[in-house]
Amino acid sequence: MNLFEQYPVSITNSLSGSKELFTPINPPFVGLYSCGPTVYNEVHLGNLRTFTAFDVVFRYLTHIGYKVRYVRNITDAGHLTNDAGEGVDRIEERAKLERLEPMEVVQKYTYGFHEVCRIFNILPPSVEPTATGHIVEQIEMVKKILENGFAYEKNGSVYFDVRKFMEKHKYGELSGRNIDDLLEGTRELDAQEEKKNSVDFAIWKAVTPSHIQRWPSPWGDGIPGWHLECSAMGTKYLGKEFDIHGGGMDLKFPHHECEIAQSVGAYGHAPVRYWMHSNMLTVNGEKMSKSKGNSFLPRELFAGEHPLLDKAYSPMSVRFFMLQSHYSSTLDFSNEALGAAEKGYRKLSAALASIKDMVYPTAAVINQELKDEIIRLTADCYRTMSDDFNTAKTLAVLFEMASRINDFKSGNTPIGSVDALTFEKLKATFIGMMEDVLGLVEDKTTNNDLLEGTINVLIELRKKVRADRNYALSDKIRDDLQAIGVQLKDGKGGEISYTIEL
RNA sequence: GGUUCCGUGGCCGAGUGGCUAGGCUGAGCUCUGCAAAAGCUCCUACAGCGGUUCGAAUCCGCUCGGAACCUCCA
Repeated sequence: MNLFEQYPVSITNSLSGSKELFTPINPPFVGLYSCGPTVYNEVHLGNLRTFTAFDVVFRYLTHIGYKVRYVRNITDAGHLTNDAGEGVDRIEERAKLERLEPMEVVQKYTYGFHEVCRIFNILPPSVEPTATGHIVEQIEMVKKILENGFAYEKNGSVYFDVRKFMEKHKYGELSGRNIDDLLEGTRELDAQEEKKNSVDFAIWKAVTPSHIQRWPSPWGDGIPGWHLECSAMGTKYLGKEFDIHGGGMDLKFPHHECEIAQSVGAYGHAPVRYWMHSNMLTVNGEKMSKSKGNSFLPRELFAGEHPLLDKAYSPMSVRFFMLQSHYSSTLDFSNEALGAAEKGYRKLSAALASIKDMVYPTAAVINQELKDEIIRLTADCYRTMSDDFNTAKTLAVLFEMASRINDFKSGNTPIGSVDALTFEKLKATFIGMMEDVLGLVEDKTTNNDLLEGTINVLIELRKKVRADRNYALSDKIRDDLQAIGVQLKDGKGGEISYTIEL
């Protein structure tokens, strides 16, 4: 029996607003799409929260046996600063600012994004398509929409005709928007406006020859509309209908609403079964965003170089911090919260290191109560993750497991008081949940053989003087090491371990 | 103005009708030569006011407060 059959997944579907049992179109295959970054500048921590959320979705679905094809795009063309069409092209704008070619901008920030993902242990998706690599597909889609009568051309641009679309289909279902009100409220279009209605949106946008990023099309040189790329690439790699589409809450309208309309306009049916939206990272209760100027960059975090940060925080502490709340809730970013997360994460990380080294000895007297508890905890991990990817609850379970692991480590409880099967289940589940599902690997504070060797020399020395009951000297060794960030810990059997805290 | 969401103990943050979430902080105890780590115990809250119910943080209404989207943002 597959894990996904044993622990059926439920997902809060933005379309219905309620939690639904997840049934893939073609099990065990799952098509997952999430909106990636527009690579016109550095990603900040708010962006990262969303990527982390869907990274965990990808990891968990894979972990429980689904064959997931995860598509996350790179937007490297067509993203204007507003929909109306008079907006500035983000990438062109940045290129002018940095005196680079647009593709240099794209390259620079794409690499930067990948580097940040690596640092935060966000897995690469199965396919990472770019808008510039799929101009042909996007043009084909525009053609289809035009053929079906849901778009019109004006001065070399093509706009999606929302009002026409609404004669046959619904628009605004995802975001719960009443478009009649929108149409009413914004009737006044200025004379320059090419759109028939303000709710119409560009699916192909004409640009002037001075625009470096531009492609030929049946309607003249231009760029694809921003909303279109996700529809075109999602369709190409996942099909005309696929299972899950995710993204940040702020993309729900208009971006995702437009995606739905385009796909329906082109193929006659809705593209996605389950829509998932991750909530915003906030600072003092307000959304973290570039335009508000309250965003934090990953490198500022690691260096502790930000006016609002007391110190540096490790990538895994931050990942843990994000996973401690549910993806659908806002999460407030602060020094206090981050500091608490760092300590909590260290505790789990230490338990992870401990259990990795543990081997089952011979069975002793079996403690049935403990055995039952451990079995329950291992199942709880899956139950909570299958319950709409509740990482916060799962971490709570992992903390309970960590306490049992520490009992084993300290010798409070002999490992043999549970049977070998139970112990192996605890070990596999804890490691699997931490590393594979949540992506919380051990913080690599030490990967230096020389340092490790040197500390071990001092540890051996301290063991000797302790055996000689020369506590003055043994304390000095410990205190001096602690002063530079190396904490020695005396075990019960006389063994000494250490942790490095910078 | 329209649409939607939220308000949980010192702090962060789960929780969708009945069972102590969890983490951090603080206090105490155990272990330890002393520490550290670890284990255990304690501090038991749901913005306010009404209502439904045998029973509500959880459902409904109102009030107050905060936020997001409606213009680019994950």
